[in-house]
Amino acid sequence: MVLPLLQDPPQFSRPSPPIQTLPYKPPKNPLNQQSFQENFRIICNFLLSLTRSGSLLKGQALHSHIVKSGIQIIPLVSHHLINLYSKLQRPFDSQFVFEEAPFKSSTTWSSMISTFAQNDLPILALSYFRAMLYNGFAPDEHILPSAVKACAIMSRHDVGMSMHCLAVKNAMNLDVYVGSSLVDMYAKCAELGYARKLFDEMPERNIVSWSGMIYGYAQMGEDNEALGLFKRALEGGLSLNDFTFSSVIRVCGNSTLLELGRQMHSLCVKMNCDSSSFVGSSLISLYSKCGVVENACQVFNEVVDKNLGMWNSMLIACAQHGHTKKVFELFGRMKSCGMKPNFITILCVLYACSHAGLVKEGNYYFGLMKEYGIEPGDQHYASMVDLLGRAGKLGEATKLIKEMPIQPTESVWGALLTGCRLHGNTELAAYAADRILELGSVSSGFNVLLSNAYAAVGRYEEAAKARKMLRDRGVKKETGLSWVEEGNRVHTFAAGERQHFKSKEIYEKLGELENEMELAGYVMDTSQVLRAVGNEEKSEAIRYHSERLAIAFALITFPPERPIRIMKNLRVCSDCHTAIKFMSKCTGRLIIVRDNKRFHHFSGGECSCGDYW
DNA sequence: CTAGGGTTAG
Repeated sequence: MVLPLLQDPPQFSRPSPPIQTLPYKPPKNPLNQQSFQENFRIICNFLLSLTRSGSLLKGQALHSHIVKSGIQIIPLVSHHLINLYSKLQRPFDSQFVFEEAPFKSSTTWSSMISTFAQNDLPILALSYFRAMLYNGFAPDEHILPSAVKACAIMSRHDVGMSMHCLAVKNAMNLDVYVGSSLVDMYAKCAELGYARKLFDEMPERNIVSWSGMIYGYAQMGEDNEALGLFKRALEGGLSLNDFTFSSVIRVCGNSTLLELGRQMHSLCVKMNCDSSSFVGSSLISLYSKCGVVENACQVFNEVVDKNLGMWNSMLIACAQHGHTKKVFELFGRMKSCGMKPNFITILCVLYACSHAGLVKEGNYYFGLMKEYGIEPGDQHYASMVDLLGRAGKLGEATKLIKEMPIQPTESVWGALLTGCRLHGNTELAAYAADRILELGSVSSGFNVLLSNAYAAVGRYEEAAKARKMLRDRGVKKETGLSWVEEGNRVHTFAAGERQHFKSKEIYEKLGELENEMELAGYVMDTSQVLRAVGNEEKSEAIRYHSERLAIAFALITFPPERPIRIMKNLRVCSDCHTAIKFMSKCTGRLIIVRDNKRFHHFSGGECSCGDYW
């Protein structure tokens, strides 16, 4: 059978980096072929222990010792050497061992293919897989999962499917390892239908199969399916592990289900999964997204073995909640812990700078990327342009875009456009809009921005065109919604609605509160209401914005000391922002509002964003 | 003696 691989028949001429020569101490009893044959089990066990402890130097020493003794390596030993280098993330050293091995068993092939798959070299993994077939080795249930994994890395479900065929032909599709790897591959390639079909047909399923399926649903935003499967796995008495929890906690975070998330956290503790930094990262993100940054910090402090994901999620949490100083402090601590930032780390820091208007710091961290060998991507540029644009430095922002070594994307020009709108530079806004149009396709979020930009400079025809694009695509303006979790459910509100069973009390409470606020000095600002309506209507529209309804609901239902956490899908309008400040002052409550970009902590008449948002 | 899952941004 011919596999649709991405490369021609494998070439073994890829240069292997030489094994580092170490100070070679001849052993007291020189190793010869006979003693090697007799003692290979001891050697294997020794290699295994070196692999477990990650001792690169000792492993290399033994390797070069064997090489220098001129002994023919037997497959089992080469297999262990390949594994040693694989675990130490030196796949080309593994390849060297493989190529030098005079005898290759299917185990040797297997470890080589899995080495490439584990070290993110999917094309090499598949080339070797094919070479193995050419060399007359039948694929077995140990090798196939690695080959499938390589397909998953490349997001090639077509290639993966040919592996699936191979499994069926060779009667391996019922094997739980093969099945799980295929489920995972289909899930990663967004082919949930295939994944689920296979999953349902598997005669034997273990936690890996379940986790893969749950991960797939979580990835596609099918939260209910993911949670349902998790529940079934839990009820089925499977021993859930940190892999499962990291996916399912992510689901809670994405839907801001704080109470359910807390229950998941408890389960993690119960099942001893709470020390994993993968679970920790999802927990931090969950608590942060739900507005409980204190709990996020707690998780961060409790997990001892912090990986990069942990640091990044903590940085994001602090940035989202406006703890800018803490972001810089954490970044410094990362360095002293020997943790190397990646592109996400930098994005987090830039995000923090942008939300606090810290241009100098932003420039510093942007420059730092070079030092860490991180190539600035379009998102980094977009972030910088956003920072400069918001701070009113439109000239510098434009200069940065002009000097970009890569093609500026829609998000880069969009950031400039936002800055122009904030600072009333209509000319530059129209220029940026032209550049976005030049890129060809405009994503739906940008049409309104473009239309407004053209209208502002009097180019009405283009403004209308931009709006028409939106209509043609059938995109409706997103309805502003606010929601709040109470008891076992989420209460959602739209502006001016009266569907909620406590509507009467909510509107009464708002009226009452408004009087108190006015006494404290609140004056309604209707200038931001765009629709051409009378003043009376304007104040009606603003008075019952969804976040106000949600807050009023919380005020009449929550116990007095409980912080009020509101989620909103759109930006908070400036009048509501002012109003909520007064609300926090008049009621003495802590009110936390998450809009589509960030968090606002209102307390005692002040907001954590410092009115820069 | 060998094999299959994950986190973090927007």
